[in-house]
Amino acid sequence: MARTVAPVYDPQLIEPKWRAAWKQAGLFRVSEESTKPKFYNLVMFPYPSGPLHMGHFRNYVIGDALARYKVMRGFNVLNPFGWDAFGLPAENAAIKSGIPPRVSIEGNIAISKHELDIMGVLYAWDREVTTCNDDYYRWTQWLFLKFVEWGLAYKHKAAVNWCPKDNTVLANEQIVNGVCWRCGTKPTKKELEQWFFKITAYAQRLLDDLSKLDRWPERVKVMQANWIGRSEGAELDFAVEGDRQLKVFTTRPDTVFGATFMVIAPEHELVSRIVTAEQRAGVDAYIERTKAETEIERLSTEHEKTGVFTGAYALNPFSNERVPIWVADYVLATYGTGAIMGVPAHDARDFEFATKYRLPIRPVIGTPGEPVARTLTAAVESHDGVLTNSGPYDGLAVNQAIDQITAEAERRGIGKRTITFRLRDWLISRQRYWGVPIPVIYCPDHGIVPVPQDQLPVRLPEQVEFRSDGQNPLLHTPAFVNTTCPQCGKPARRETDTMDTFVDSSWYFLRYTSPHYEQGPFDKAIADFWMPVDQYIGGIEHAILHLLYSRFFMKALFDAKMVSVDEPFAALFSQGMIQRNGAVMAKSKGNGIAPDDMVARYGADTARVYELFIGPPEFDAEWNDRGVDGVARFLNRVWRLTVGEEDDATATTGAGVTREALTRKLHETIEKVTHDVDAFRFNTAVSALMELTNLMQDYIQGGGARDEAWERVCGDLARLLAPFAPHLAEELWARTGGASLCAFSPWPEAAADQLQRSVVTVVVQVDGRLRDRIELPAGIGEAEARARALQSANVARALDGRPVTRAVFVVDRLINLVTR
RNA sequence: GCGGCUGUGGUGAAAUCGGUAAACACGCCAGGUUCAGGGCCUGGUGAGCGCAAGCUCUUGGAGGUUCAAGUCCUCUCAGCCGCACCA
Repeated sequence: MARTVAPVYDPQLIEPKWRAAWKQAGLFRVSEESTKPKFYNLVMFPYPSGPLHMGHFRNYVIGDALARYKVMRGFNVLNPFGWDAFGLPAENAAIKSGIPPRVSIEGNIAISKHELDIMGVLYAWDREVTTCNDDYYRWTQWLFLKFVEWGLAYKHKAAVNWCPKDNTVLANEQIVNGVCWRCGTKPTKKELEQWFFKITAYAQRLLDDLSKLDRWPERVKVMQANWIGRSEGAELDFAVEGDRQLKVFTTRPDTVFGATFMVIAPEHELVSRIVTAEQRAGVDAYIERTKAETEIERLSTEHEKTGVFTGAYALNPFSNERVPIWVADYVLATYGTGAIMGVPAHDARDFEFATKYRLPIRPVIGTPGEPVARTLTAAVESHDGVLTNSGPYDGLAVNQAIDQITAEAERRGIGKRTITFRLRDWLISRQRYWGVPIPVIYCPDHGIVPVPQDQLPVRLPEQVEFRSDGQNPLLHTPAFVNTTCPQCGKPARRETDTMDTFVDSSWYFLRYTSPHYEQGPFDKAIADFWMPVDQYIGGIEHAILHLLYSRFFMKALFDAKMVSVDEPFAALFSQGMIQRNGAVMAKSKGNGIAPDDMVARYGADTARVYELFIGPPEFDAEWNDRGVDGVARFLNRVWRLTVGEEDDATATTGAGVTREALTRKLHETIEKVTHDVDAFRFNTAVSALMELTNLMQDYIQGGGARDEAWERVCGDLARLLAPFAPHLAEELWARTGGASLCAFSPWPEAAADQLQRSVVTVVVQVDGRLRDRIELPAGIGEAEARARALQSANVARALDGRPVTRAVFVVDRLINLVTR
């Protein structure tokens, strides 16, 4: 037999040639003209901060395997890639090293592309999107101006989170565990005028539509729901001396008769107006102290409640009781109305506060027939029970009382039913250089003036001086700052803040559909063709930030009729992280494994298959160098059995695998692998292929012939391997005479008639305990199975002469003889 | 505290509909190899008892439902992750 390939498996020899073949054939070149069903496959695009390691590659290998599989299943697969290239790391590197951000970004992109390439991970590179290029960010600016037009972007002075290290403000979502998500510094509060996106306008829809996302992980949906944080309740007005009103929000209006004090946030505008002369000094000191505390103490785990009396009193509109008003920082200015009624008997926080400051604790919910406890040891927050000490409402159940008291408040005009969300508007201004310039101009006469669309993009100057004080270089670039008002032509000043990079990534998946379109951010018809993304794959760390922002963008664009679906991602898969030596693989931890090293030592296919075999893809997994060896052995075995030199040492071991058994195993494997890939269970798909290969080896060693049946098995094995070990699959496919490229071949199908067995192993139980296994013709009836089971010596011994009272029979599986 | 997830051999893990627990792989043990090797091949490998046939136990723990439970129900323990003074 003429050999055109190396006798031993040498990935270095075969892999480059197949990569070239796929590129030439245009594996993921797609068009909107195809009659095949579309499949938009998307992996989260990376920030090009440096070389990739095998931890990153889990995401790309899963995405690549799925894309290749879908091509073979006959889909028109859009499989694009790009770079989330604006952001702080490149800017910080520039400050340190003087290398301009664009230079370092482009260098990192080149490295990453090389790494993806040698791993056999392919994309529709003709649709590559880079967020820091002006043909992309001009449309980010265009969308910003649309948001202004739609009333979804506004400038507002507010106390915002400021990261002193990164010298910029942060969105609420970017405070993780109380610190800056990027650098770990505790943020401070600053009063600044900033740009916001009005994501709160979509709070209810963002929450409601989570129920439409039936192919998203439950945990991500729960995290988003918690973040949106919807609470139903009531606003109640308490009268304050001097004709003022104190509005509170409560989810428990039924406990209004138990309100023994009021608490307002230190930042509440009413504080300075109601505080009495004798209390003013103490209140001012407290407010000063809490401001300092936000930086230092508020984040400590043991955060004891503190507060101070204002000297003022409020009137409970239901009980007409006069209750003291306190200031305390456990009430947040940014949630609800920034004030609460203190009901210590039925709220744990109020209980703690009341206990500390010796305020009265009065239970107003009790159990019928039981006396109300005189002293409570903890707040009773349950909704079980009926009202007591509550005047005309005594005896009502909690939920009834909530309805009736709220209705009464509405009737009297002193309150209303209301819904409050935890979600805050998205602060998008950043006082940093390497980002999309916010396209507005400040004119002394006309105020905030949007840059006209035909003047976009507002280009980010790339010849700037980086400053050691961390200040935005744009502030010191007169050519950028100084401009003229688009309305009156007089000298004006440009906005020097740039946008949060999460704005860039909130619409990139739309740009991929028509990346070179010049009349808008994307061509609606083409976006309608591809959207929504059919499968999105990425890390769990984006559960809230990126995924919530993108959903918001999509809904805003939907309302503007720019897109036809209002959810961007139909299915989401969050893969687990790869750990090594007990820590998540990361450049900073020094435990990363470079793809170049893996490819040089084992070849790309081994690296890919190991990433898939390492464990269930949704869980974290520990990298095991020995495990890689095991996968390498597997691929070597495939090679030796199918492509390599025929093993002349066909030592017959009497394994005795028949041609029928081999064929049946093939069809079982086709069924299993297909099912597993559809269910994202790549680890068991790989193990099924190992089983098939092990059986093929037994077949050959048992003297099995390399006939047409064998060839059929080899050809199908090549196609089953193609999504995982694509290079080896192509070699095997070529060797078995396959037409075209394996990557374009149709996925094999299991034939039902080939799956049938003529003889099956049936388990025999006596009283539910396994006693024997017997070989029976498939499809045999209960009576005959029972007769055969009774012939077993083991069964007879287990029965020990007792009569069988009944039998449970599962065809082709088991028969259970019951004596009780 | 609230919410979500996970507990199965020495290790990573399988078990798709309540029907053979531990597939596949790592590791380990033994043997073989025209074996330099961390290569390749064969066999063994949950625990206990037993010469063996076989028996008993075993999916974090305790109960329960069932002919039959890793899988269903109740309670409980441990770990991981997210949110965390959100009224």
